[in-house]
Amino acid sequence: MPRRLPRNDNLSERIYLDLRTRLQRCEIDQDGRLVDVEIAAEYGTSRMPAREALLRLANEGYLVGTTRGFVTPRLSLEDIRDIFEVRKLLEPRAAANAARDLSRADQDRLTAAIVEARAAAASDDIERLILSNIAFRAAWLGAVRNERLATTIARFVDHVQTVRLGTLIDPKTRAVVAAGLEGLYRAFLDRDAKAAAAHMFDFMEAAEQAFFSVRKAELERESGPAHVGRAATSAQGG
Amino acid sequence: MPRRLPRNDNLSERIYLDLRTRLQRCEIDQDGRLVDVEIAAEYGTSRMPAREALLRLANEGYLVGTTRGFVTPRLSLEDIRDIFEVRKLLEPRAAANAARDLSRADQDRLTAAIVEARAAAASDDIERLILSNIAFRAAWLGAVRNERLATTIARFVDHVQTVRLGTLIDPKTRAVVAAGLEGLYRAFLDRDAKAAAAHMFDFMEAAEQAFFSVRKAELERESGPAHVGRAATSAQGG
DNA sequence: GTTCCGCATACTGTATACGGTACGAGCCTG
DNA sequence: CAGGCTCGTACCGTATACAGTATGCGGAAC
Repeated sequence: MPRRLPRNDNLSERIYLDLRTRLQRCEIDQDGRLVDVEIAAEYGTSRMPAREALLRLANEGYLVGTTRGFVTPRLSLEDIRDIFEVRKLLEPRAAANAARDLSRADQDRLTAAIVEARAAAASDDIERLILSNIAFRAAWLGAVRNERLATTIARFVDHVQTVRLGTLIDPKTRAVVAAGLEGLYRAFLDRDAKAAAAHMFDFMEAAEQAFFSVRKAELERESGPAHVGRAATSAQGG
Repeated sequence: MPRRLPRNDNLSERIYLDLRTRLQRCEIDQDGRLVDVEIAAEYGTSRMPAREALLRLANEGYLVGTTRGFVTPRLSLEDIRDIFEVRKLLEPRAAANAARDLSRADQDRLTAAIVEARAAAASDDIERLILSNIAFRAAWLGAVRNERLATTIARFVDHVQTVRLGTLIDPKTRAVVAAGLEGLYRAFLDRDAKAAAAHMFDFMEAAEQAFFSVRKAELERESGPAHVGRAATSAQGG
């Protein structure tokens, strides 16, 4: 019986997937507007598929709709805090499950990703580091048998992806990420669920701090020349 | 600054909200098909708003699209296990936060809901019990300041809502629910975050058992007279 | 009686057209 | 020269039309 996937090959879906990938890789201009008619022209379709893709992305939090086109959301510090609160609840468990259920193919993908990440780190290639990071996450998330858990995580990760570029500019952060990845990788190889969860939680904490600092600096730079609201929370310890 | 909510009063949104409410309350025929042209006629619009609402509901897991209209998803036992795995991770923390941040207005809503639930339990009015249950959950979820956490939870709860009707038929389950609600209510009133989390986790465990049993019985009844074969396929990935 | 083909049907997906609304630019007025 | 009004433009939301495809049924062939 040929598995029926009726909504897998339509234009909306293809545009959605492509735009989402580009958003994940920060290939969409942060300040630019996304307008359905332009997207439609870009993909050679009518407005409707483009519109549906944009609405779906907005519904999933990848974009926000304004009266004048769609834009990438600007995360407030509270947004980051909220997202990481959820991530810290979900990802350690997911990592534990992945460590438990890791298949041979999953492990190979994980290895490929970490090899790539090491090479990227060695050559200070930030873009490559980002891509290998995405690949690593995709690999272990692919081993999570609970699909709802996996997709929920993936979405929340994507939502902070916009600031990821900024975090990896800092060499210190890169070192932390590299160490975190190695620790996770070892736990996965050992099929050590507990260690995977622990490493993941620590990784989350570190990532939250890094994201928070970067975003805070961005916000201050934005409102920099003008009045600077001196925030009471000085979380830039490390 | 007046927050821009440009997509709040359009037809798609209204149809979406109304259909979602009806789905939450199990007012949609479980076996019936939802077709855009029919929905459109029902709301007096063209196909497009209805279509957008249906696609959005499908994207969020409330419906699954087939080649012949949309239907409510049939949850497999694995689906229930997966959903509750996530819920058990999220809801205890959310309940703790709610207990910590509960405002006076939230508390009043909570009280109103539990009064209603008690009355419903006393009169064995299952439908009313369901509605008051929804109200209770809406009340404490409304006190969760982390909106992403709250909406994520709400969605997962809704996804198992379809089996909720079945669980409350059993008087024993009703007693468990009533006890759970009272325990939570007290924890909330006391602003006791730890107790709220603990009660919520226990409640989740009990609910999972109840849902699992009911769904299992349903599945066995379904495949009883007919040929055994078909494994229940569940929501599409998205 | 069973199987297979072809047609009618129903639903989805896409295109196009039209009306409404918000934002910005230019004009007019103070 | 500053501030408000008006008009143009850009974009959104909705309606309608058309095309593609899956499903189910009836009839023909074996």
